Amino acid sequence: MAQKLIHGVRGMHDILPDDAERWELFEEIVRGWLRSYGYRPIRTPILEFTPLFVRSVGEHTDIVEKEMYAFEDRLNGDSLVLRPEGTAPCVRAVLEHNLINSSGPQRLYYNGPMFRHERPQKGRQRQFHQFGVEAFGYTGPDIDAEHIVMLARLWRDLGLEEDITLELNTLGSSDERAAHRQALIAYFEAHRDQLDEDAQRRLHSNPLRILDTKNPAMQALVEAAPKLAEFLGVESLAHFEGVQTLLREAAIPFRVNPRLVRGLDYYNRTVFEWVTDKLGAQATVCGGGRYDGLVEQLGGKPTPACGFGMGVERLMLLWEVSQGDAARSVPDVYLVHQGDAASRFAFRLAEQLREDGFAVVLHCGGGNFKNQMKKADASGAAVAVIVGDDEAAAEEASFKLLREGGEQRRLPAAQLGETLAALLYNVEEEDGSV
RNA sequence: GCGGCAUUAGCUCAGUCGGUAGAGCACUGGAUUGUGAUUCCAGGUGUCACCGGUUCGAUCCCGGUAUGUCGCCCCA
Repeated sequence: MAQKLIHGVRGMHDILPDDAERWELFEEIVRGWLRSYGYRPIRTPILEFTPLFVRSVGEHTDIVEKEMYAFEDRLNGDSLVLRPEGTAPCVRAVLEHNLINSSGPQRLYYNGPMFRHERPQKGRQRQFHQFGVEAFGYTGPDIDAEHIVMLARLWRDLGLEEDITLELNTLGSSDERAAHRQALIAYFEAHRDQLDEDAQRRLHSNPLRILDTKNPAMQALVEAAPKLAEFLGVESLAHFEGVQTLLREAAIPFRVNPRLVRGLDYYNRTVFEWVTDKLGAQATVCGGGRYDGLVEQLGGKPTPACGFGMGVERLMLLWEVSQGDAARSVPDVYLVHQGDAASRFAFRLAEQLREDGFAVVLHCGGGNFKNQMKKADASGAAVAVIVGDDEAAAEEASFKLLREGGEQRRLPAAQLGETLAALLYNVEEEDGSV
């Protein structure tokens, strides 16, 4: 009696072999790129205590208010959450293990799943994956610019530079933000009658977001609101100018977008997003900026910090298009065999060929030669090695090239590796390996 | 979380103005009992997403659920 199928959780997708191979290739490219800038990996758990994100991301952000997978551990009552982002866990780990004090400034990266309970769409899932970079202990605009410049290089390496554009803004220091925020609240309160429902709700929780409204009736009001630029001090202006100068000298095009705010509270000074018009409503493929106050806020010594996260699913959607069909990984050899003695011989022969450096799929599960040859062809292997009981008795093997013409040949098993290496790779090394 | 659209074979999709299902590819067997890809022949290709309602009868009409998708919100 067939059991009813249990399906996967909404918004949490399986990545099947065709895609997973593409992901692994992508991850290799990204890791090589990160190494070339001196970033080192860090891995943190997927579960954290809930207050970590409430204190860092911000109590009144969408993430904390309505998107966190938070639950009580029924065994001990702990309040836990599936991490919605990677920066806070990274900061926690760095503090907990005292990395900055013991080893100085840190350039770190991570890669893994994040969880947000949103309504799924293309390019937006409840479990999604991010590569993230965090740099701790660097004060100047050079590290901000390094992040942006290295990302521009990655887009070039991936062939995505035509699809992605850079938006840049500064949020000033926390004091300047606070002053601006007070002015904004005062301004909007004076015009409370013109605010829509959404703006009323955000008036005291997140007034910056009101500036993002798409409500046409509020455009004039928003246009005349106090500008953050009016509250920026000399140092903040100089920092922002420093970032822009480095970008111009690196020939990175960007657009300053004064409405670029970011949805997490910990950002200050430089913020940026790389956006695309190829993914519908999910425009942002990478976002980040400076968060100088976060380390102290989470209990460390004041430490400047800067970082970004990029969405692997969204980048893969863009990359697939520019990639075309990626070559699937295929074995060199598919080993066909029939008969008891031949099967045992083939089992040993497969190991011998792997010892020589070949990727070998040994046929399992019986079937006649015709059947096995079909599977050999479908596997994509370059060559089928064929063993029957008569070959086994003579310690020999037959082989047939599957991707080009040519007769089947039979030879002593000891010579097989060397012969195949010469045929498949046009190389012949002393020991016959490849 | 709100609104629109969609769900038919393993895959990509037709279709029935309510009368119990189609194409291509893939798959299986045979022509070939030790030989793939090519050719020929024969074929499963399915509770037409799930649950309920209307009806003599529902893949089709209606309601709900699940999932996807588009927009809003937000973000990666």
